[in-house]
Amino acid sequence: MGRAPCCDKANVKKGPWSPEEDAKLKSYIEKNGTGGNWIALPQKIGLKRCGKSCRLRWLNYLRPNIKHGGFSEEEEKIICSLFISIGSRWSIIAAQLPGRTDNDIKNYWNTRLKKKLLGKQRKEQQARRSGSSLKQEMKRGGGNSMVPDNNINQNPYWPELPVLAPIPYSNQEPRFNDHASIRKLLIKLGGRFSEVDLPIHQEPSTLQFTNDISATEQIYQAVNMPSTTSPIYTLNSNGNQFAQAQSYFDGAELNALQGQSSFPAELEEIGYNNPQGVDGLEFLCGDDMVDNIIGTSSTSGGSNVWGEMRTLVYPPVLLASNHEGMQQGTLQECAFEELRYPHAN
DNA sequence: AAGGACAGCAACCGCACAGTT
DNA sequence: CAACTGTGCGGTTGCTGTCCT
Repeated sequence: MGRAPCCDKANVKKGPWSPEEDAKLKSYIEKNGTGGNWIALPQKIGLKRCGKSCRLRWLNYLRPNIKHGGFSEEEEKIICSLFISIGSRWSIIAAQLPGRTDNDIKNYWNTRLKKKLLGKQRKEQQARRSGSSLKQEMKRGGGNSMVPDNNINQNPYWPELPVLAPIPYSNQEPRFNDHASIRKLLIKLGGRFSEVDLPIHQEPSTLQFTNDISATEQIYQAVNMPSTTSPIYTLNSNGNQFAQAQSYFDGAELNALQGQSSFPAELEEIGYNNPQGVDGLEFLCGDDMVDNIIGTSSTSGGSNVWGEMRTLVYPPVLLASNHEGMQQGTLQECAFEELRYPHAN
């Protein structure tokens, strides 16, 4: 049995809001607030709207200081890097961009950024299709991918994806015991990311990192910080976007995210389909990082840059402790490629 | 000029979760 | 502790404007 609808669907107006409705809603909320009950609000002010619709309208358009359109390059970078690190958590991404709403960012991503990135990837991919990348894929055909990801196999842009056998590994073995390698990789990653000054939402109780150590060191610390008490780690202006994204999650959420196996398909696509390069994304991670990951993914098979990047923002400690999750998940697997098969550059 | 295709965006839907009873 | 309710969120839809043929 489903839950009761939040409102009487027959008696609510749908579709675009009229200026009158906007005015009613706005003036009421400005005077009285929402009263903590969106469902009851439309009746109070005589609007034939669903409470959820009112809430959405207020949050996305009527509340003060909302910006629309005109995303700056800086904002694009933030969106992209946060998307890489946390996926489609639009509300969290929106929290990093004052005046932007999750809906706006989501729309912007879906209509522009995604296409922008994919478009570029596909062009390059087409140019390469007859080239060497496929040979390389075939050469490592018996490779070590743990990527039974249907998304990838369904991917129209990767028609000849070889069926790759899983790498055997012991479930008992602590696969993430090379802390120095992790550290190296994280530092490499952190150091490569642009250190944009993000609008920091400083919480009174947040843990402020110091300037005494490098940003990369802070990233490493942030990523390894035990998070059982749900602190919000906030970096200073030298902070890193990844670590900042990380700061939004407590341990439970991180674990949940680790279990999440469906990293955005389009990013899987970019990464997987373009084993030779993630051109156009250098702004996200720098050329060397790109090269490194490309090298890894193209030689060890099945790895993808997004999986690696994404996984890297989660505490290795947590990842390592979750062997079952690792076995199930493919992303974690990807993340370990670099460590298992260090790419000598 | 007309109409079809496409892109952008506002809004809706349904699910999950947290709080309350 | 279960049932109920409200809220928040992400995915999706559908309308509208613009571009292209």
